[in-house]
Amino acid sequence: MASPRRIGAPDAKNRAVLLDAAEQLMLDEGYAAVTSRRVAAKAGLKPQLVHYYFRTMDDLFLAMLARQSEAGLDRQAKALASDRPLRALWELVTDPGGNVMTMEFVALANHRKTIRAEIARVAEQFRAGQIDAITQVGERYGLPPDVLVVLMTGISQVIVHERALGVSTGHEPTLALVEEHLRRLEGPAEPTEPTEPAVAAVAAVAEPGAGS
Amino acid sequence: MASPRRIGAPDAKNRAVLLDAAEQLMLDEGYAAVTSRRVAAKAGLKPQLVHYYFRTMDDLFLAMLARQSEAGLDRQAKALASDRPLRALWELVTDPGGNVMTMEFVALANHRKTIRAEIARVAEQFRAGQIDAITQVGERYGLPPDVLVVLMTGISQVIVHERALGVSTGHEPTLALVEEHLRRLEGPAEPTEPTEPAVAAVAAVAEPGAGS
DNA sequence: GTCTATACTTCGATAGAC
DNA sequence: GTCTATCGAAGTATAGAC
Repeated sequence: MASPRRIGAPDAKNRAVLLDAAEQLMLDEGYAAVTSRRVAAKAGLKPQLVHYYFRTMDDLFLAMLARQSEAGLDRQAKALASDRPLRALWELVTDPGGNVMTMEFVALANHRKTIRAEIARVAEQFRAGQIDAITQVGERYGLPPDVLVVLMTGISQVIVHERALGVSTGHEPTLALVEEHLRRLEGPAEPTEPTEPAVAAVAAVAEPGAGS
Repeated sequence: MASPRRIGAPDAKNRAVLLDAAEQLMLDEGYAAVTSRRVAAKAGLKPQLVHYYFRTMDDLFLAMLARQSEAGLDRQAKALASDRPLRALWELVTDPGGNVMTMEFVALANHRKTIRAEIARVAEQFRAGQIDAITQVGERYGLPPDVLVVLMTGISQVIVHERALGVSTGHEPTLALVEEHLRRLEGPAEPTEPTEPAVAAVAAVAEPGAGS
């Protein structure tokens, strides 16, 4: 597995530049656009540098995943610390920006065995954090927290996903149903501290998706 | 748009052979494996023949989609004609085989603009058929049929999808919840005519996926 | 109507120069 | 420690032979 070839320092400036470029490409054009040549072009560097800092393309993808998931888990932890964790979770999972990246990684996992295990591990981390935060409130709903989380994930995903595709039948009443339940559980949308993305996220589902 | 180049007859034998090969590749290794060279190799033909029968790769994908969706809509119509359409739908959407193909096409749509519109059109057709069949039973559930269909689609998709990835937290109790609701609505799993895949499909969600 | 010879592009990756 | 010259394989597609 180990290669004799040398590899760039983890904190080198160009390494980060390449990661940024790769991330942007993945967001804009999907994982298939993340090739050594295109990443380098976007970064204003030579293609061979990609292989210097990341020996293989899989290594690059893993590095992207690591950076993204770390940031994502942070954001999630902060959001779920709210006194309305259920609504916070809903806003999180209906955010089109964050989901584009996730979708790409999941699609990528279909074709890269190396990535699959790591994606699964990260996904379980996200889920564990969510269940943890919802645990208290879940009782009030009459559903176990893990079920609640799976339901919200499934419902939001199908809507966000189909929306991106151009399918919309049944979305509106379903969103209304979720909103009704959220309201019953945690009251209307206004949080204690004006965490402004509140309405934006839900509304965004009904709008053409934007980047993160 | 129109090319002066000639194209193979729609009913030529090798055209079907290529379609079969492409389908198998997509199922086994994902859409990224569907390249002119690999399809031809699997079919035992020369790569150039792919471009003879399908001018571009997009054309090949569209032909696959047409064949698949026609068969899928047929299967769905037959299944939903059951006297327990809700359970029939659930079995349909939790079938891992059928979903692998769907997932691949959806992922493909992310990267091929040409395909996207067609996928969306097909997806709406499936949904319309489902809503139509559920309409009668939906009333008894207290939820509009379109909401019911979106919910079932979302829940099943997240489970099938995560299962393929290796994520499983919360799946079992969620499946149990759905089963409980189905039972309440339409009674236990046994259908009038022994449509045997009944249990198999739900069980399959908890097992490593098999082909269609 | 069916298939082949061939061109051109882009890909991932390595060895070796600075 | 950083970057470049270069390779071999694979991808899509076309023009033209049978």
